[in-house]
Amino acid sequence: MGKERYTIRDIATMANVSRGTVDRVIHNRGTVSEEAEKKVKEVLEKINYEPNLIARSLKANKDHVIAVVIPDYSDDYYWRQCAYGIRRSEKEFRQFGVSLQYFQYSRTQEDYNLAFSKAIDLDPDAVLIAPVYYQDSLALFQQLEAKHIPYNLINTPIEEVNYHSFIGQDYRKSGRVAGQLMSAFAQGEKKILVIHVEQHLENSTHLHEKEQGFKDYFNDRGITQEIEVLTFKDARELNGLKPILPGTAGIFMTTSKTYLVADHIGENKDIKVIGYDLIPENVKYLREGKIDILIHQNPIFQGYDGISLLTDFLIYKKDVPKVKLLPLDIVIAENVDCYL
Amino acid sequence: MGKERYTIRDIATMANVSRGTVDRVIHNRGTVSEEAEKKVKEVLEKINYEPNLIARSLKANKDHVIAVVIPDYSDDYYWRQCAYGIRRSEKEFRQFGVSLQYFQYSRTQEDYNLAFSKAIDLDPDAVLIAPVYYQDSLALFQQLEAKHIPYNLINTPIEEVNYHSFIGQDYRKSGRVAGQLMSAFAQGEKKILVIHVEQHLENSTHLHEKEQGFKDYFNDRGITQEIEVLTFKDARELNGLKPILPGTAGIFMTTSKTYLVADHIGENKDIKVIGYDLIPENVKYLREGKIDILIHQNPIFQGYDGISLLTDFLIYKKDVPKVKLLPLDIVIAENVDCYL
DNA sequence: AAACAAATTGTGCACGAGAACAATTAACAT
DNA sequence: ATGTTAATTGTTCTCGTGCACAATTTGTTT
Repeated sequence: MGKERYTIRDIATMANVSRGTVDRVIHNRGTVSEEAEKKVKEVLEKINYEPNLIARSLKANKDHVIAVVIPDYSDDYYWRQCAYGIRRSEKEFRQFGVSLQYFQYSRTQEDYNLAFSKAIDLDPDAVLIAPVYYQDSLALFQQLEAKHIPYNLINTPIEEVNYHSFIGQDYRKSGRVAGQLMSAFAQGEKKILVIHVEQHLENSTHLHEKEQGFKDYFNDRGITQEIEVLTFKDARELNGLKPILPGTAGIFMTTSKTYLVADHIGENKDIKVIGYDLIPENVKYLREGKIDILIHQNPIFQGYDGISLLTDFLIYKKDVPKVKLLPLDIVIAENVDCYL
Repeated sequence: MGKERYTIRDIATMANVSRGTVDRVIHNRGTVSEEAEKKVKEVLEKINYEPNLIARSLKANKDHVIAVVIPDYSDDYYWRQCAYGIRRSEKEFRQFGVSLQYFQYSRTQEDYNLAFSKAIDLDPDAVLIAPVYYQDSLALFQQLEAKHIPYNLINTPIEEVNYHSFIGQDYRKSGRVAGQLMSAFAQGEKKILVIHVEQHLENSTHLHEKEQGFKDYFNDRGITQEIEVLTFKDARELNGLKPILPGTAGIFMTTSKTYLVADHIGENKDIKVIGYDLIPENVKYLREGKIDILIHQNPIFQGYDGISLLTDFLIYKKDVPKVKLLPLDIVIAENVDCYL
């Protein structure tokens, strides 16, 4: 097995042609006689040539601009973590000439479209975007494709568009994970609550996915435990929870607001609480035993991978996976340190 | 904020000196007049120069040889997985001129010392080693240090030597994780078994660590559930398990041989089984519900990180963490796919 | 001031890929 | 045979760093 590393020059010598010809064969550009092409290809076949990516990227020596289109994260832990991962990879790849331009949007659709449009106007080398309202922004994705700008999606996959990579979670699966944990933890006759806390539930497909996955697990196993689904718009509404609690074995919170529920349960540790995300409040309660399990979606990795899959492609032309699903980590008090 | 990327040439122009002088100041080699040094340093300060790592590594263009000293993995799943991670990073970094030389040792101390010595004789650029019998091989580590060869430890940390990075798990912590899971799953009056399956228990500190962590959790929480520790040398001896099973709420297996216990329990799903490692037999039983939880130590990452932390240092002179603890992933049937 | 050593500074090349450009050969018409 | 174009092949330069070596300036001695 060819352990050595061959250069274009080596190949030229072996095939008895010039470096230029080898280059032309490899990239099949320009004109090469059949004879020369055959000789070069034979050599290439034999030695299993792998180009020196370092030399290649030095020569290319392009500064790559990546536009990042994500929600405003000033009051959102999840996206702040994600942004942290993005910044970390920015720092890592800056030395390779990669720079980022951020376009943040707040909760309205106009704002989202505006941020997206601005990003496209910048004519970046690539785009990392957390899409929402995607039905209405398909035209914008088409603009990207017309310009041949590769783009990665994070958080929400859109099968209708031709993205470069998707990095995110399988929400339904995460609901199933919660389901299995809950059914093992909170067996018995008592009921189980599924609680959504979200202003605009209609825009939150992923919460429904989680709920569905959770129920799926119970159905698949033929477990007939009663599951009650509640929806609250904000923290205050949760006061209405108290009368419902008696007779409850466990609560599955579909958002990172898990700590709110723990607040309302108080000292009743018989009710098992399973929720999402390692935000400081949740971690505190996890350590105190008020929350039993958190499912960790690793937003940092999401941001980090979102950028690094793009740069690997931009800089080194590496092949990268089309879909990268982040693991659904199960976090309890004793292993929470591993994930912080 | 200096967004642009400056080159040595740029700096030379700005400081009104030659490229050579800038180079000498940056690497403080050679002789530079105070005046020139001051000018260059001022410019450096102002622009926050970051060298182009790609150009640097192209110039260096050294082939880095890393010696890998690990146990023979022909009949060991854990080390085979680890080797897989090593090979994966080998593949990734081959294009950067990194090649590996393997030195495998079987179970005797002589063999270990021999493999280690051969690795040193090779005069590699770095070493990745899974140390055992380390008290007796301190001299060999000193040889490495005398030759200024950086080395990474995997699996077993040795505080007495000056390693470059350690990549591994916190065994005691993993025992605590198992403890918390068990105490939540298998509450009640019944006893809990801790089972070691290992030929040479005396050499397996990490198994004791796991056991200790497990017990620690119960002690810390003031849980007085009976914990019985059993040790078996091999699969056959496990036949002796049957009479002990009645009255057992859960079993904590400290090794990857978890599937053996599941075999002996049969259809009794009341006994919760917690064990280690995603070996095929275990995964199969996890899916079937015969094993409840597996703690995943991610040997692939261990191998991968072991190499990639070294290469990041060798190729790019990056700063890398001294200790990298792998997460203690909790794996159940529903999320096992994430980790395969 | 000339001669010489020491200190300092400037220049050229290599690393490997890639692309522009120059040089050579082949093919054909006049 | 000569000119002309097209087809093919060879050469050179660039990217930024790092190091070797050449060139220059400075300081010291006779």
